[in-house]
Parts: sequence; structure tokens; C-alpha cells
Amino acid sequence: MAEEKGKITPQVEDFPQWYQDVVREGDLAEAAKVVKGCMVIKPHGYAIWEKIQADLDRRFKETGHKNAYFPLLIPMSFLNKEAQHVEGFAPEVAVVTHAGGKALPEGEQYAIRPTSETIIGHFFSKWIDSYRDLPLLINQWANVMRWEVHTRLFLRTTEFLWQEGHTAHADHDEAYEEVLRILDLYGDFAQNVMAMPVIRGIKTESEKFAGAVQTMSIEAMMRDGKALQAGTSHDLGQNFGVAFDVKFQNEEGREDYVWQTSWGVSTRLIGGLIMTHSDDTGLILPPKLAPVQAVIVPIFRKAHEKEKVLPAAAGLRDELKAAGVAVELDDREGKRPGEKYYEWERKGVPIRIELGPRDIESGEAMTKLRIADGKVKMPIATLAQDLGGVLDGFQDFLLERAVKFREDNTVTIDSWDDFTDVFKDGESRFAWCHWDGTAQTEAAIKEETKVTIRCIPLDGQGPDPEPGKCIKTGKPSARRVLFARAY
RNA sequence: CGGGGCGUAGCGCAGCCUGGUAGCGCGCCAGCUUUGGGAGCUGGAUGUCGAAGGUUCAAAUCCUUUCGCCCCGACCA
Repeated sequence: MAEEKGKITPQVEDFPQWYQDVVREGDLAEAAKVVKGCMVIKPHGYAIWEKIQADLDRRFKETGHKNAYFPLLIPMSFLNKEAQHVEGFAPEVAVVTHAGGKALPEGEQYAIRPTSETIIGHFFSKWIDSYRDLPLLINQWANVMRWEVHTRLFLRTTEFLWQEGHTAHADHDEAYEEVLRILDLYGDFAQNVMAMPVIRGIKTESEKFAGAVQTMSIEAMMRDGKALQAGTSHDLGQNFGVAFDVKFQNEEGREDYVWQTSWGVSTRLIGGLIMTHSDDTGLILPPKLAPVQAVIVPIFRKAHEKEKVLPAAAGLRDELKAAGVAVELDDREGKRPGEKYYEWERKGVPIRIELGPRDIESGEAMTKLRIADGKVKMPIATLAQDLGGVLDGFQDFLLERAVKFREDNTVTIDSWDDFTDVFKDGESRFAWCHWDGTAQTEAAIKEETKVTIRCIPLDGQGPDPEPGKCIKTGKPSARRVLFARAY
């Protein structure tokens, strides 16, 4: 299973290896190796993250949130203030025990943030006095660290990049609206920007965030049938408000604790992007997130051809750029066109434009869509105005294909035999099944099959509620929930 | 923590059993010929053989210790 350069293992042969190969060949990231569990996000991978950031950041601001930044280090005592929170995160926290050349006394040690509810809670308590200070809507773009045993590039790394929203409200209804608003924002982003369809739902008690009253998530299906939790939005109730004494005076003049929410998406989204669209040739990027949407490969043999082709290619590049297309002219010398084709395909560029003497002569350039088998001639003169539509069509195609894949791999199951059959040998699909609602049954199913409840769907996100019998125990169930193996 | 495996050029590996002073493929550099789907030829550069100690005239190779990494299980999301 070599890290053989240039080779992409077929999906059906070895999916995890395929994933690693696509990340490497797409030049997205590599394992840092010198720092356990961490990765280096390479320029092409980081450019995707920047596009994700830009779109989300705009959406956060449009919904009234403001960016801020809090310290990387959190006093250990802060983490300990919320009982469930510390229980959930303590095992995976890295702690600073030495600084300034000296060992720090235990009471002065710091955790490297695994998430920032605690330190933000501390500052919220200083900033909030009155209902007039609410709602307080803050977002932070940051890195966090969780000491995980098993790491995989983008999907689970020790250090990762994310955004974490933290809001405080005067009552629970308003906080809950915020939780839903953000879940919807994430869902819309996943669907319309990433072309990754998701199911919005509520996490079970055992899967919810440590310290939350309720956790909601968006769940996406990867091409191996497994589920990826792609974003979460938490209703924190007054748990952190009480723990950090975030009190305010309400309109009636009485003191109350604030109602908080927190929510986040991370560089894991890039892993989801890869496992939703890419194929055995390598990365495929939706145009809305592709750092390079179109690449021009000039073709020439003789010097006099080069003199004609290169200026024409540069002119076309400038035209496309002016039309708002993220275009790159690959005029590197010493590489032949064929090699360039392969390279840009592995990097997921949606469309390639081949420009040679013949094309200039005929006024039509040869174009190749990353998702199509054949090449298509397009008039050079109108390429700049035509390309937008082509890219939109590409974006739509990816979403439709992903939706269809998910539909084809979603089942409704009513017997335990069928359940174990669907999930045999490590396979996975999305399965809508009845569940008796108890943590014991959930744990028993997980123990026996490693399959988990991904979420209890919100209205319209799954089958309509209808009573039935639990797939495992036969006890009454009010509605079907989503089962799958998960990343 | 239990089981297994691996550290030799930038990457992937051979050499180790049977000790004799470093090799292959890819990549890189130069030149020429090439260029519409991964180019060919010629020449060239690159190594504390993971580390420390020992045996020996001589250690990548044998012995001891040690560090690191990977896989399976366990644990975790």
C-alpha cells in the first residue's frame, strides 16, 4: 500500500487508501509526521479552505454575527467548571505544564483549547449586564487541538481549523431559533456551495456535545455509504451561563442567567468535499469552491507556433478573468500537455481549455469537463460569456449526482435481519429505522454492529413521523431515525 | 496497553541470512530531440544506512541498549 506517487487506488478496491491517494495527488495536505497527528495544509488545500471561510463568513455577518478572537490557552480551572464538559473533553486535552523555563504549579496550568465555550463564557459574564446587551452574537475563526488516537487528514487531526460561533440570549426561545438558524445556514451552504446534500437532525443524548442541552447536526453521505457529521449547532441552555455566572437583568428587572448557543464547522468539510465528489482519477471540486475553475493548456510544437499560441492564451486568460472566472494559464515549459492534463485533473479543476494552432485557426477551443468523458469544442470568442453557464451546470450536476447517490443508498428497514445484512462486513448505507428511544438500545446496537444513530431528523428531513416498533427491541417508537456507520 | 511490522538519497525500496567500505526505480539538475492524453536519449548532483555502545583488521550487515513511526486490536468522535 505504497505512497506511490501518481497512483490512485480505485475506490472499490480500498476506500481509505483511495482517500489518502486523492489528498496526496490533489496536493491538498500531508501528514506533518514531525508533529503527531497534525497535518500541513498545502496551498491548494488551503485555498479551498479560504473559499469556504469567505462564503461562511459573509453568511455569519449577514445574520448579525461579529468576529472576535480569544486566547489559545484556557486556564484548567475553566474547563472544570461545567461537569459534563470536562468529562467529555478531559481525555483529549493537551496541557501546558511548563513555561518561562519553569514548571507551572498545577493551579496555573493551561489547556490548549479543544473548544472555547469556557473562556468565552468567562468574558460573556464580564460583558453582559442587561437584556439590552443581548443577544450577543460572536464568531471566532481559530485552531483547536484534540488529542485523538486515530487521525486522518482533514477528517480527524489533532489540530484543526474551524469557526466556532458563541451566542447569548435573553430567553430559550430566542436561543433555540439561533440554533435552528445556524443549522439551516450550514445546510444551505453544504447543499448550494459544496454541492453536498445533508440531513438536518437532532443528536441523541449519547452523541450530543459535552455540556449541551441538545445538539443538532448536518449529516452527509460519503461515497462509501458512511455518514460524516459535517457541522453542529448546540443549544447550551443555561449550563454555561450558570457555570460562568453570565447573569443579566431582564426587562422586569429580575436577574437571570443567559441562554447560550455554540456552533461550528471545521476543515473536516474538505474531507467531506473529497468523499462526496471525487473519483478514481482524483479530486473533483464544485466550481463554487474551486481555487482554479478553469485552466488553459497551450499547445505548440515549433517556435513560430509558440509565438502565436502563448499571446492568444494569455489574452483568453485575461478575458476569462475579467468575466469573473478563476482561471490559470499553465505556460510552464518542460512539461508536455498530456502531463499537464493529468495534473490538473488530479487537482480537481472543473474545466480545461486546450488552445493550439488548430483552435486559433478555427476559432474553437477544445474543452474538457472534469466530469465528462469526451472533449467539446467551444467558440473562443464567446468563451468568457459562455463559461459561467458551464460552471453553473457543473455545480448543479455534482449536487444532483450526490443526491441520487444518497437516494440509491438509503433504505427503510423494519427487521433486525435486514439491518445486520445492510451493515454486514463493515458496509454502510443510510437506514431509516424505528428505535425505542432508549440509550441502552442505542448502545446495544452500537456494541453489536458499530452502527450508530446519526440523528433524529427534523421535519421534512426524513420520513414523516409514523408510529412503529423498535428494530432491536420491538418496543413502541414514534418515528424513524437515521442509522449509519460514521466517520 | 496487547499482537505484528518498519527505520538505507526528496519519495518508494533492494542489500542484512553468509561482514569487505552504497545500489535500483521515481523525482531533481544540465543538454539535445520532443510537445493535441503521464516523452526519449546522454550526462550529473544528492546518503552521519534512526541513535548509542559492543564484537572485529573491517559493521548497513553480527550482539546489546535506545528512540521513532506504521498496521491490527483496545480506546475515542
